[in-house]
Amino acid sequence: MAATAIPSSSAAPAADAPVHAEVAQLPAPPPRPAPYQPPRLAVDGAGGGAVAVVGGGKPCRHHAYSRKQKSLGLLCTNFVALYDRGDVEAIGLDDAAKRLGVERRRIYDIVNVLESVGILVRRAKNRYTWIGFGGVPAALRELKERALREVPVVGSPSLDETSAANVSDDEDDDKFDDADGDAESEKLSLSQSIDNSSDKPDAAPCKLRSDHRKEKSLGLLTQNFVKLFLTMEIETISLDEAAKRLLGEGHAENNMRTKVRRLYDIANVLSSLKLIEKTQQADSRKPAFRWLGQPKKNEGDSVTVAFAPTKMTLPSKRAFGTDLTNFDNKRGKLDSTMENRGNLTLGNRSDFVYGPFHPAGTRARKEHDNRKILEKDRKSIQDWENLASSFRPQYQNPALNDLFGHYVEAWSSWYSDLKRDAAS
DNA sequence: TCCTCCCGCCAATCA
DNA sequence: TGATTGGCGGGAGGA
Repeated sequence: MAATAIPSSSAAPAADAPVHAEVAQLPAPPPRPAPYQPPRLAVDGAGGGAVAVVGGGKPCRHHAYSRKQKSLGLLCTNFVALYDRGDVEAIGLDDAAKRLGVERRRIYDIVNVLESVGILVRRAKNRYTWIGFGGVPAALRELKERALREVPVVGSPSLDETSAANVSDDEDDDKFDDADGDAESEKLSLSQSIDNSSDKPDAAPCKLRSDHRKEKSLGLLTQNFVKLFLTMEIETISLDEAAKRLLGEGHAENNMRTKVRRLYDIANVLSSLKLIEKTQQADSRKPAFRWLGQPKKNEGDSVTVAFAPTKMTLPSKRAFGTDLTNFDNKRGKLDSTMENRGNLTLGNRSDFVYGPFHPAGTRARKEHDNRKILEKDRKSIQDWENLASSFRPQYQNPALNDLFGHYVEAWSSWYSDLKRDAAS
C-alpha cells in the first residue's frame, strides 16, 4: 500500500514540504496569492539548520519558542486539515509526522483520540484508514450504548463503579487479578473491535499485562471521558472532576495528576474537533469543558455532534488552527531537522485567533456570530442544513476555501447519513 | 504561584 | 532483535 493515499493535486503541497503552511500566514495573506505555492524549505548548509523560506519571504532563523504553536489541539486541527479530504484513505504515521513536522510520538496521541471517536481506524502497524467525521456519530452512539449498559441509571453521579472503575487501576499496577475480566473485555471492545488484527480470538478472559496497558491507553481514557458527557446530567465538567470520576475517589495525588495531564491532552484534541469546548465553571474560576454534541437525555438514541462547519466559541486560552504545521523550535533542545521550519508563525497575537474555520471578519463580530450559530445549532438539528448552505465564509486564501469545502462536504455527507438513519 | 500541557524517556508489545 | 507503540512524569510556558 502506498505511504499515503493523498493524491497530488495542484493545490496539494509537495510531499516533503510543510502542508498548508501558507494558511498559517492568515493574519496577513497576500492580497491574492497566485497561484498557490507551497512553502519551500531550504537547508542552510553552513549552519546545518533548516531555514524555512515561506511564500517567497525572507529566510528567518530562530524565532522564539511558543508552546501555543505546538499544542496537541493545533496538531489535531492540522492533522484533520491534512487528511479530511474525500480522496484520502490510508494514513501512514511516518508520513503524517513528516508532513506535520512533529515526532511520531505526538501522532500516536492524536490518532489514539481520533480513533476512539471513530474518525479513523487502525488497519495495521503504522497504518490507519481515514473514516472522517462521518464516523463520529456511530462511534458516539456505540459509546453511549455501552455507557448506558454500564450505567443502569442515566445521570448516575459517578461512573466509579462501572466503566470508570475499569480504568481506575493506577494503583493496582502489581495486581492482575482476573475478577473483572469480562468487564474488561466489554470495556475494551470498541478499541479492540477497531484494532482486532492482533487480538487473539481465543485469548483467555483473564487480565493480561497487555490488557492492563490498554486500560490506561489514551484512547480508552478518551472514550471514558466522552462517556461522562454522554451519560450524565452535567453540562460541563472540570478535568479534576473528570479525573476523580474516572479514577474514583481516594487515589493518590500522583495518579490524579497523571490522569489530569492526560485529560488535558484529550480535551485539547476534542476541543479542536469541536466535540467539546472550554468554558468556565459557574461556581468557581476553574475551567471546565462543555460537550457540544449534546447527545444526552430526552434525545432517545440519537447522538448529535455539532462540529464543523458551524463555528463554535473560541477556546478561552488557546487559538487552535492558526498554523497548519507544527514546524517550530523545540523547547529546550534544538531539533536540527525541524528547527527553523517554524517560520510559519503568525503575526501579533490579536491577529492569529483566526483558525482555518474562521471566516474573514472581526473577532468580536465573529464571536457574536458564533454564539448565534451555536444557539441555532442547539435549537434544531434540522437547522444545520440551512446553516451549511448559508454559512459560507469568504476566505481570502484559496487554500482555506478548499479546506472549508472539504468540511462542508464531509458534514453534508454525515448529515445525509443521519437523515437516512432517522428515516429508517 | 499555580495551571496547563509539551516533550521525550523508556518499557511493553509487535513483527 | 529491531521497530513500533504509548504510558508516564518532569519541568517549562503562560496566566
